Amino acid sequence: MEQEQTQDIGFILKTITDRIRSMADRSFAAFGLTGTQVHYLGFLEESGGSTSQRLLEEHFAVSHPTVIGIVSRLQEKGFVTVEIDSRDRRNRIVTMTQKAYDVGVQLGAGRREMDRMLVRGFSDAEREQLRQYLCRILDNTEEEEKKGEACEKEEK
Amino acid sequence: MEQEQTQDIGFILKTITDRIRSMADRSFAAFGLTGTQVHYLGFLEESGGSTSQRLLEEHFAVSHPTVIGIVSRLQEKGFVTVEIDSRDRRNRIVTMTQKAYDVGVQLGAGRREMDRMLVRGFSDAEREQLRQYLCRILDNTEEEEKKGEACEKEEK
DNA sequence: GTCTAATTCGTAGCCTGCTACACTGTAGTG
DNA sequence: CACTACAGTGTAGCAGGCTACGAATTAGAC
Repeated sequence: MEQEQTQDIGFILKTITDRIRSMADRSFAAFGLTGTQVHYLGFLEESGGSTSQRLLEEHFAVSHPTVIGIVSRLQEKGFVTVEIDSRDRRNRIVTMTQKAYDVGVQLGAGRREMDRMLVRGFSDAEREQLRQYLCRILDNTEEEEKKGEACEKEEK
Repeated sequence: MEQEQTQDIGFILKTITDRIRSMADRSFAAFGLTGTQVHYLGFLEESGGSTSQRLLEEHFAVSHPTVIGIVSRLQEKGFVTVEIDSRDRRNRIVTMTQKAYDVGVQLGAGRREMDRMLVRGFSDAEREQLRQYLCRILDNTEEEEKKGEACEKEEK
């Protein structure tokens, strides 16, 4: 008998992540924002109110078309402005608007509450151990990624 | 100073899940399949070769339009057939084709290898504890989901 | 200075999630 | 039998992930 795929770590991770996203989306819908958009605003706030699309891409470990999509939706809704960096005209600088600062505190509280909910019932030690396990998995995937890149180079 | 959002459990989970998906997609691209599609074929195989869209929806905990999209792409590529259940004409029965069986073994091996890679370096006890932590998180999100539904009912 | 390479951003098009709405078929109630 | 309720599917349209390709700007090499 094969092991049940329901038991796979990857499957559980995906199920959890999906559920987090849908809960976050519902929770922030009152602000006209998705969970991802709130996350991006949070990073902007931590970065002193503005950053470049390039840094968003790096921080969230996503492709640049993904960043462009999210930023332009935030822009349409008036939470950020985008302008060309005069010192390096390749950069697009994304800046929080007053509207974003006005809701920032509530959004931050919502995000922290969500994260506390996830590990409800965990002791501090357990939460820390879980974090370490997850970081080890992250490292494993990074190693694998590097291997893949190495293979690509060999092909060339 | 606020806690770094990079440390949030939710953020790490999402980063891992994204990376798993992209690695799986690359790994199965040679078969003309995505990681998700391979997962669906795996469930079909475990179900004896055929099941209903309804059960796919339940097993993968996704919405029915999502299932429809994935199944129709599998159908276009010739890995499954879809037909109406004559006993209950509401049901659409999804069935693996010979083409799917032919690659099934390799796909299964690929999926298991991927899951082993994730927990590389984990002892059996650690892997089991991680699974339990993840299940507890899953339970926490389920509870929260129920709360949300309860609120909706109150509003009615 | 010019030509090439690297960086950053944009667009097109795909896959996988979702909600909302509509349709069909079955079941249950009168 | 008719009428309502429910279950399963389908369609439309959006969000967020990706690759591939292209355009613009800067940096570096000659």
